[in-house]
Amino acid sequence: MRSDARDNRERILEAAREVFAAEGLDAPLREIARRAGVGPATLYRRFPTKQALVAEAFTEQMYACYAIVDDGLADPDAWRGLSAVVERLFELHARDRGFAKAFIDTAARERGLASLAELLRRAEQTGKLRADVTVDDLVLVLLANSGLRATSETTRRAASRRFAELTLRAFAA
Amino acid sequence: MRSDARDNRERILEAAREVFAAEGLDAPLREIARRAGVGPATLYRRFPTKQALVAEAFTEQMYACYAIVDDGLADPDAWRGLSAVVERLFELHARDRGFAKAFIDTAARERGLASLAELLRRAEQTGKLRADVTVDDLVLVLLANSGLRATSETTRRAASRRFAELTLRAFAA
DNA sequence: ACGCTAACGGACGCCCCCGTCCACTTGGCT
DNA sequence: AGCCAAGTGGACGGGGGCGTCCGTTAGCGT
Repeated sequence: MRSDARDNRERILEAAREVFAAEGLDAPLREIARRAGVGPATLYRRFPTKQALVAEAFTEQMYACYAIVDDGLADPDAWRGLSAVVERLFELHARDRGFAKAFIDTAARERGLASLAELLRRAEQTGKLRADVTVDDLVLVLLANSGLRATSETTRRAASRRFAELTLRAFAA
Repeated sequence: MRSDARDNRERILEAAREVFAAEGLDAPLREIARRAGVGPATLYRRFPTKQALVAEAFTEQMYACYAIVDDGLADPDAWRGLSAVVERLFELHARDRGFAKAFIDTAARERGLASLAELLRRAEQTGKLRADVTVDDLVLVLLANSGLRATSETTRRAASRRFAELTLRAFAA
């Protein structure tokens, strides 16, 4: 790949992250191209489908999510670890509308949720997590959280924080 | 108003309810017109703005909601009443995507939530509802519930039912 | 320095939705 | 039965997003 092509590719991904975060995944691809300073054709050549662009744009955020879950697993107090995971995932999703949807979609598709299941299992063993809470419940509340639309990002983040609180109450034994 | 005009108006509202329920409020107005067997102009003449159509189409459902809340208030056990309200509102919103959004929008705008506040107050007095649960929390979970998109309506309703369960746990003292 | 080819992006045609206009139809009153 | 205004809907122009084509530009290897 030529150097200018590589530059453009990087600029497109950066623009995509910005636009997807602000407007969600439904944002027009041309706005991303415009913001990246490239023509539509360049974007379409580099990323034939919207899903390809989304996947590339959010790999970093995905790793951030994995890191959050790993942090939770590393906590000797599994319930506290789970609480932190919920709070941080909610926060991340509230900040980035597009990523929230992308995460839910991939989370539902692939079962890279093994780590989450493990965390739940450990938290249950501490007796602080209800025994009937499943990974599906976690996906459910994440989905619900991503549905919290609001006028301003500030409002949305506040709502998300409160929702995380309520969620943990519902999960607690 | 002429009789045929009245007929058309009714058919438009019926079609709107169907389409809004199935596809949400973002459905194209022309599909409603087509399903009602009228031209676009007729729809636009009768309902100049989409909001006017939405408001008319959902008055019945709105009254159903009021009835649900009134039923809850009528229950001598305020906590049981509140539980029923949550479950039934969630169910109603899961069944009708469009109405869920319309309800949230109007619920946030007008404060016809006085009855809900009263129900919460009574439930708190029974000691079964946490003292810090507010009407805003109810709106929050309703909003979250309306964000539960899913492929099939069946799946969505199941998710909604489970979500109502989790919500009541979070609310319980 | 030069040419070759990868890469670019403006422009095109397509589709869908919107809101409105106007020539035609039809209900209802006399 | 006949008139006429209320009512209708097909058709139009505008706007926006999509995906692609192709003439032009510019990186890079020689």
